[in-house]
Amino acid sequence: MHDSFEIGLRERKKLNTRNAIERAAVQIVLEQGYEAATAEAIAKRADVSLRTFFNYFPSKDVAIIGPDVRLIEEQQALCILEEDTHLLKGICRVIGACVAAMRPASDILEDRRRLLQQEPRLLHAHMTALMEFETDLTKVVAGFLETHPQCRRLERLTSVDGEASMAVVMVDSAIRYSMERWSANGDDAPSYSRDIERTIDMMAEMHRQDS
Amino acid sequence: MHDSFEIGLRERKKLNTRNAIERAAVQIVLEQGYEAATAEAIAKRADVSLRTFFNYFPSKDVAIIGPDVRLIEEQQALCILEEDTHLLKGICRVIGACVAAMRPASDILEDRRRLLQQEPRLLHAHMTALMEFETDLTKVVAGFLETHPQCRRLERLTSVDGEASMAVVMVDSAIRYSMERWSANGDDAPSYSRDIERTIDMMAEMHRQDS
DNA sequence: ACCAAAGCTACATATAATGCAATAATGCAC
DNA sequence: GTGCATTATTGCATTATATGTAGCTTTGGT
Repeated sequence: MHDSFEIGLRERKKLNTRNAIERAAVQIVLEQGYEAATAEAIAKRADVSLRTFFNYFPSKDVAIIGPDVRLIEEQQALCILEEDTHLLKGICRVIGACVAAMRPASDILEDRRRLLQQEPRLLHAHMTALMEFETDLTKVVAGFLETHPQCRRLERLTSVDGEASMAVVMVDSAIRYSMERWSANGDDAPSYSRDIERTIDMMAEMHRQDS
Repeated sequence: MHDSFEIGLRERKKLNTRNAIERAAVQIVLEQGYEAATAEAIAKRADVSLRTFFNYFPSKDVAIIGPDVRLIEEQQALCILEEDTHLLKGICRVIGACVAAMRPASDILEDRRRLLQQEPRLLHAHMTALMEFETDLTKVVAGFLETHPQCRRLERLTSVDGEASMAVVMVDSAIRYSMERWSANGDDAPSYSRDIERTIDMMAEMHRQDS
């Protein structure tokens, strides 16, 4: 029996292939623009068949920009939510933890950030790719609210699911706004979750001031 | 010279064709599901060539679900914003006015609502189709804030553009949430803008309660 | 070394989307 | 209403995305 840390040759190769494809996709867009990045070109550069390309990614855009972010252990997410009395910011921190837990191919991460500035039309694909993640996140938040009724904010207005869904949508809009600002301003993204929390504060401020 | 109400035969035919295509698209999805709704099938049912189909719509999904909502006269939008001290709700009302100003093909509107319940994957295409509209709306809001500094909420936190963009994103998230609830609950959508305003209130409540 | 499971590839196919050139319908001046 | 300019529609060709299938290769375990 092996350590759970050790993964077999097969898994390692798969990971390599995946990274190679993502790297190829990102590089081609950066070097030659979005138009040049056909599925065939990406597959060729990554040295796989076109069919293998689509075995790894459900669509071309996902390979180019889809963030490979998965929800962390539910237990861990619940801990983060518990230690924060601010539900929305707790969700921000969970997302921050998920981003931090992404597999290490950080060079791709950095390239993707530049990509979003260079080709804003990819913003949309990026958000789309986050939708499955959002669904899972909403479930966890709903579970959290179920067992922590004192953390609910709208008991009398909607169901647990509704409240969880609303909280996630709100954080999501903060993310969208932040990302749009990043690409608009050409800012270096300092801290994903920090920035989003700031946006949340601004949104709260806007609600508060709005009579 | 003609009344501006009268439009020539050519324009009328174009409108008919457009409606026929949308109707065909929606009907096929409702009757046979999304899979069956190929571009070819839609074109055939609408009695146009495949090429004409793509002359009218930039993509299949837009024909199926794309709301044909355009920004109303800027002047009118500004009036609505002025008569409401609540910026976010003002924006909701502008959107309501835009929806109300859509061309009359109301049977398609109603079918589209059922479509979103039956095929939630179209929600995404629907939101996408709203993006251009959002861009225009943001510009109008930015112009409004420029000339009405007393209506700003975040003067010291961000630029006019940033504030306008944030306000629109916030309303947009309320729309998204409302639509998701509609399809989740199978509710009849009572009033587009009323419902969204209620969601805005709930979001404000969540911010407020969130310590 | 062998076998079973999983991955990769080539090939065929369906659909989406666009460019182009020929044709048809419309609007308009007369 | 005749003729001409404009615009819409169409058929055809072409490129790209995406998926199913069947055969071959690699890997993991014994």
